[in-house]
Amino acid sequence: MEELKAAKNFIEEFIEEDMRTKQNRITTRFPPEPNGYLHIGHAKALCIDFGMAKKYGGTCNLRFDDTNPTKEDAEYVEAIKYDINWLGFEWAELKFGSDYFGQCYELAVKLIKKGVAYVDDLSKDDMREYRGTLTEAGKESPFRSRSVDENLELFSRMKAGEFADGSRTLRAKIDMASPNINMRDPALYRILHMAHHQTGDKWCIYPMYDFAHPIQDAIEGITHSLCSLEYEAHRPLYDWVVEQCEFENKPRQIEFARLNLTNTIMSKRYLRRLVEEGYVSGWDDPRMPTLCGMRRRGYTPEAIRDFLARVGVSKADSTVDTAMLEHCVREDLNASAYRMMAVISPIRLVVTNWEAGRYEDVEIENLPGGEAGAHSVRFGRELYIEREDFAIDPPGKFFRLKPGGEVRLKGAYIVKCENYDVDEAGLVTTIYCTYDPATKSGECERKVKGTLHWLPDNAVPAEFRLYEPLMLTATDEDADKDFTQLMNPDSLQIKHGFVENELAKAAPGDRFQFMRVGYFAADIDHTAEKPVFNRTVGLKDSFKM
RNA sequence: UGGGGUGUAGCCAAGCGGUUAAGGCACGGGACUUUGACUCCCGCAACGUAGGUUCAAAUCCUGCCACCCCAGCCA
Repeated sequence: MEELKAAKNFIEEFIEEDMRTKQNRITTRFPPEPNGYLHIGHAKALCIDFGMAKKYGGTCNLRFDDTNPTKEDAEYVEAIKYDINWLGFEWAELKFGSDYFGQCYELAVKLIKKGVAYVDDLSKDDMREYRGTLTEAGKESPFRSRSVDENLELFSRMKAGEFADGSRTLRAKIDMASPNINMRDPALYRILHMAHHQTGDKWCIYPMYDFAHPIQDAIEGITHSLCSLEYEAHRPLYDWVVEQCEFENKPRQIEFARLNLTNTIMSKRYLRRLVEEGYVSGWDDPRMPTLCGMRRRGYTPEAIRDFLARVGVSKADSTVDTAMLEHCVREDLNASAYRMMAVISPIRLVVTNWEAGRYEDVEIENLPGGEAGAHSVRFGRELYIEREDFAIDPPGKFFRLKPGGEVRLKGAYIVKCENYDVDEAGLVTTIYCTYDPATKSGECERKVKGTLHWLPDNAVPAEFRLYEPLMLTATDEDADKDFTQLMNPDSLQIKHGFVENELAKAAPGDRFQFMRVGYFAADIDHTAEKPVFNRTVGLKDSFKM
């Protein structure tokens, strides 16, 4: 299912070329920053990083890119590891960017000695001033021509903690007139008197991503450093660092387009706001596009991987229709989720010619075809059916129950609607039917157009949580103006209905197809007295009123 | 207006000088059905634009247009 892509993507072409002409091996890495939970966008990178390594007989490392202690926390480390494994990937080595702080420092010293790095005393604002603009060249810092010895001494004192945060930086000496702004003497190290979640108080200077990343890659023996498009303009700098540090191993950075999904907020910044401002219950709220949220909602790793394989890899900015994701989920769940009956919005149905107190167990197949066995449901005089499966005055091709109409109750008998009660508000309260004893399921030739799901009167009360997209499509500017404006008020609907008795003991995470209703997952965190089911995705419904 | 990227149907995405321009999602029609599901058939629409090179261009060249990324001591 995942191998249906025959065509090679552009990354595979590069890799194959390199394996032919450079080194006959591949090692990749997945480098999340531990500042949040992994989401479906990360899953794309995961599939590419781990997938490429596997396809070409290499390995992939997991490396936490933790060079900025102001934004990171160890809290996320375990969650990220868990999600990667859940998705089905295993790393060869587990590293932290901070493991390389010592080596980064030594290499910085090396660059200073080579005369291609210097300590700059310019303030942040001055540096911005000196950098120039997109159309005008920058100008050189007055500190750019310091002697090697002076740079060495200052850098050593930076490390020793003699200077205040922001008072100095170590910069690469490249070209202040470069048309590529990233090459205008980028900062390599900044001073930050702050404890790091991995290294504690050992360091008060931290390397920048642009300096640390290529070093980490090169040391780890990474051959292909796959990342998203926004790093394209950083590649010359990446190569510069590898070159200046004189690494034997020269990893190749290849960029690809990140994943966007319709009606889905993928920006970590906004996801964080949703959590911190209480719009959702947490990172694992089933409405979140995080892997933990999707897991709780009932998405399977197989479906996610299949989806990502279908989306493919390219450099074109794109927004994939969530319908494609949902299709993959349905396809996967259709083959594995047991068919059970649930009534989300119940209405009472009385079989008037069935004696009170008489019951009959009827069989329902677990999966179509019957090879997965069956389970039984108790049929009797009083039942529940779905409220929307009955219409007093139905539209044209309504196959469900209507006054005088006939319908089969799944696995049981054909019933005919004889009458119904309505309350003062006009709401139907009870439907009265008669059943045809000659129409027992499996022993009857007669066909009717509609088949309804139903439940006995002793069914188990359950809570159903129906999810709609959390965010409406909007621009970042809109979101900055008024975050609440983007919220979908109907993103969560809670319904109280019933499920088959067997589901009283549904294990958290179990997935089912509630016939004619949709795919649901027993809630992972449910502690309620009655079971809670999250709707993973609805069934396709070709009936339109 | 500097640099780096990207433009193939409603949405993804193959294609690499000669193809009727793959495939998937979505959509429409039909068959089947004890889930209006699934499955199975059938249909569906595209090379940003203007020139040029060539017997032949989505593929090569040039101009133009549109969109994305870069002016953090973030990643």
